[in-house]
Amino acid sequence: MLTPERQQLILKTVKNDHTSKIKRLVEVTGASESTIRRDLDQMEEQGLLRRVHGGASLRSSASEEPTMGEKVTRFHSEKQAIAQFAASLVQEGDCIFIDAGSTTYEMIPFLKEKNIIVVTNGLSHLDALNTHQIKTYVLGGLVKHQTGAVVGAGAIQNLQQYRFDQCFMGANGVTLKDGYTTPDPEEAAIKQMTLNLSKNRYVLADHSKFEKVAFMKISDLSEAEIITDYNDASIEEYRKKTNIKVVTT
Amino acid sequence: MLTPERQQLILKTVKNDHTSKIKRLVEVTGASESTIRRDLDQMEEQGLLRRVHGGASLRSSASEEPTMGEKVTRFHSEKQAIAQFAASLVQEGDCIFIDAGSTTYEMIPFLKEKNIIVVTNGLSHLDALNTHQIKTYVLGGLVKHQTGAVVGAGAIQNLQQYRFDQCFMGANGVTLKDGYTTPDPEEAAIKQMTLNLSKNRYVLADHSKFEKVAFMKISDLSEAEIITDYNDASIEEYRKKTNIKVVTT
DNA sequence: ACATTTTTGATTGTTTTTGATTACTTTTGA
DNA sequence: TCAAAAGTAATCAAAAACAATCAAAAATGT
Repeated sequence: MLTPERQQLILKTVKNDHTSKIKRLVEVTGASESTIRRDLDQMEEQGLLRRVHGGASLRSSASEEPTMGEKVTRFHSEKQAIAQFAASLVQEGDCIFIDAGSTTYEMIPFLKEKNIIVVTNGLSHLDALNTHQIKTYVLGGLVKHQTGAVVGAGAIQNLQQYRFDQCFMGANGVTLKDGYTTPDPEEAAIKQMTLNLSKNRYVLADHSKFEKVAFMKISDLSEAEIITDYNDASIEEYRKKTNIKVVTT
Repeated sequence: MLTPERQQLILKTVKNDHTSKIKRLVEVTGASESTIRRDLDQMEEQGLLRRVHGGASLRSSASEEPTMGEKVTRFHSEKQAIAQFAASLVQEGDCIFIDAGSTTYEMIPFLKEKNIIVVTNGLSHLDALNTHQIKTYVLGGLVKHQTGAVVGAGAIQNLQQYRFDQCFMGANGVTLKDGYTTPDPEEAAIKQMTLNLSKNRYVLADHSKFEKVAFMKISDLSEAEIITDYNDASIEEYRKKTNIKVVTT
């Protein structure tokens, strides 16, 4: 059984059980305890579930998860540098899409006083867009409370009313082989549709996203240009597939 | 049984019993007394319940809304009473619309743990809907930063995809002659459309809204029922036009 | 086809959780 | 007020779960 397939199954089981023991997940998947543990650790990292002693549970119930606050502080200055460059690409009068996510969030202060229209599915962006007086449209649809993103079939339908000069996307994984990936199928669908609707397409990805793969493929590398602080030698391989801007902090 | 599952069960039992003895919790969970004690200590630490000699009880009303992000609104307790009654009208499984506004905002805590779907155009409602774990759809469209409402042609179009069992609206003015009124034409349009799409229609209006007229007419009185704390003698005139529930604080 | 990397499952010793037991504190009511 | 009863806190050993490690197996690239 392939890793993503197994992890899907784990997620499904945990969602169904509300909380599952490792033993049970071993039974269901046929993998060893070690493998399940590794999967659960990965999946917790991605925020898909909550690890508890003896198994895993959904991230929803009792305790608080600072999903956003946590990510904002990780590699904050790198993200800011990436965001600043991204914002510099926005022209007066542009209509742009800003994806939900912590890196794209950082763009907002740099967009101040530009005469632009922003469309976003990131609810946590709205406050910042407000304080910086930016004309904003919010995507309609199901609110995914964990990440503060708008998703779902309605959102995709709503999205199709727009056309963008530029779009700025996040991604949890970037590899040569699998292109851009993200953990959530619903969010992946939004990102795909957005790419289709945009003239210029940028993925903002800090170094921690490279050589990582998440569940859902968004698109091939060639579908968007990359803005990153990843400065490994291997970046040259990526350059063969698409334009890359490496910013320094 | 895993820790979070057990603690969930404890919480449920305590909520049900209002106060539960340790003995009972031991029976219910099948864990030992020591374990229950440790759980209760933890859960008290988290503010989920109150430890008492011999068991545990619910934290009195304090636990309902300890969040700090709350704006101080005028006539807060009146609005809360109105909102509480309004929330009591919501049935399990309903799909409801909650209008942007301070009175409708107060409904959210009272909807906790109902299995419902909420659609809203009030961006400031989203945080509260999140903390109370309510399945939420947000309307798409132009963000009116002043009021935190979603408006515009796109929003109206988006709105038409939905049908509601109930809708709960705000209004800035309520009079016999001009019906329900509000200052903003864009918001008025949203309200009108929402009324068209809902089976049961309620306007939440505290006493300060009566005998006032705002710029845009939303609809005649008869188009919705009123929930208010306005207890003037003249209320009888209003009753001739529509159903009115007067709550007392 | 071969070398290299990645993934996997078993094994190790360590940590966490648990329930029993102990002695101690609060409540109750005669 | 005092003593019995009920409840609690502290401790400890067993059990369960864990992280770390390593070698075999699988996948990958040359």
